[in-house]
Amino acid sequence: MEQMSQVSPDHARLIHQLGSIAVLDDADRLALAGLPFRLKTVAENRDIAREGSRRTEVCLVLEGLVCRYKMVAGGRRQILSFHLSGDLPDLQSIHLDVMDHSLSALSAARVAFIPHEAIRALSRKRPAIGDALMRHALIDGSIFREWIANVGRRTALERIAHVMCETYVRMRSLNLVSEGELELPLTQAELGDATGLSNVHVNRTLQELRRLGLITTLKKKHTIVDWDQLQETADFDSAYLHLRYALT
Amino acid sequence: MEQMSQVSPDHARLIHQLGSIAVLDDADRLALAGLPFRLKTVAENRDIAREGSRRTEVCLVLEGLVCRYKMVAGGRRQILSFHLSGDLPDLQSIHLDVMDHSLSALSAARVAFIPHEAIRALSRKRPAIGDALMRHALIDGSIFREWIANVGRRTALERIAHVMCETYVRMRSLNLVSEGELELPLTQAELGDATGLSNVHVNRTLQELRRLGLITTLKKKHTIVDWDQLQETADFDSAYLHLRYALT
DNA sequence: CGTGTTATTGACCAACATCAAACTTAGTGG
DNA sequence: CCACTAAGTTTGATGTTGGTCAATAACACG
Repeated sequence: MEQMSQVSPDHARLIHQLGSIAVLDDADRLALAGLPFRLKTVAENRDIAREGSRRTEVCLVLEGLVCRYKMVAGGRRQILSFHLSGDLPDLQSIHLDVMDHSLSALSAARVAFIPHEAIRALSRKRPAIGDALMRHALIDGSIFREWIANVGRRTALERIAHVMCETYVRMRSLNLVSEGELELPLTQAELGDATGLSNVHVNRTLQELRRLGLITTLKKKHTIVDWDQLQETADFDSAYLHLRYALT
Repeated sequence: MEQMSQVSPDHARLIHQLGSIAVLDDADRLALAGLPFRLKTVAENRDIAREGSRRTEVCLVLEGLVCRYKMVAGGRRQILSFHLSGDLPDLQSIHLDVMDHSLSALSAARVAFIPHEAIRALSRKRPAIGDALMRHALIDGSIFREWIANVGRRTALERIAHVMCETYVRMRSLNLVSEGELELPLTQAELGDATGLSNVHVNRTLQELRRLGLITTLKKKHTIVDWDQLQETADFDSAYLHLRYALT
């Protein structure tokens, strides 16, 4: 398709993301490529949106790692989800007027803001895009369900292995990493906030994962040494990610 | 409105539920009243839908308490959500073809099955209903987020108090209970499955809630003695429920 | 009344948290 | 380029929450 060559790399990320979970035709892709983007770079550890605020735009992650989180009594933090290139981590704000969580950049990130109205109009004009966005939001929900089970009923070793499996599969499905690579620009404290563990215990659990020969670590870049065994240890089954093409 | 008098009580529950979270006009209500229902009664502890299955209908809860749950390695169970009269606990199945969790009746229940196609057609014909359903699904997601924080970062006392606060507010918003009443037809083991705790610890934590003068219990019927203090203890703020009319 | 489920209790244990210190790494400014 | 600093990681010691196991008590229901 000729016109596709004119699509900006930023728009291509959104198109690629939606393409990984729903069927789009060329006209859909072209329509997505016309969405208005307000670009912004966000420094590491900066909030993109705060709990309690009202949004008029949705955030599209272009580069970097973004998370949603909540604070609970006593200053403890819970990370609710990780978001990669192409994700729309506050898509729900189109229908839910007040943010029930915050959005933050875990690494330096580049994002685009898209007006709610532009998304609404596009969904009306091209139902396949409306469906794809709906599916994106529902998969989001499915991942939350898995996280409830993860923090509620799994051991520390399982929890951390599970987060690694999930993030790896999602990154692979978006072609963001090569095989066996898992770059998680997270401190161990942040990984603890995602898994409901203390930073100290995360440290010890990572050591255990290395000792078991499942991963190796160099800086914040992990390498998956034994993918089968890691999934086994994590009790991981990618079905809940509802990807169009399951990975091996 | 005259025609409303002809609405079946079962349809009225759905209308009431959606009305509690979105704005519907009389035409919307009338359209909802025409949805085809396949009624079914479900015995306590029976599954309504299983993880891995494919659905062609969505389930509408009419009476009783229904939950979603997942099993994790080692036979441990995690309850993901509770569903009350008017809820659509597998609405996502319209867009996600394989169930990523199971659906089960915690008490004897009455449910209706509505064909996906009927929902789709109605959403197309009446966008306000499509929006209301979308909002229902997104609030579902918001509640999951709160549960992640609940099991991830709260103490046993907070967790159980929180589940009580949430369920109480939701029941009140649907007019299912009178003030201060909280009927939870759950065994303590099931409450543990929802909060990530053991049955034994749930027992001790409930005793603690009583000792603190926050609740009293008679059979499975709890009475909230000190609502302010219970919310405080639970770190509860109902904003995440995104109700149209916040309760005091 | 008997039987199976649920609630309660006690004793003990394991996983994970907390605290504090040492060590490593990555920036930063001179 | 190096010294200084702040942030992150690692380790050890110790504490606490909540789990496990097992026995008993209370209920629910036919």
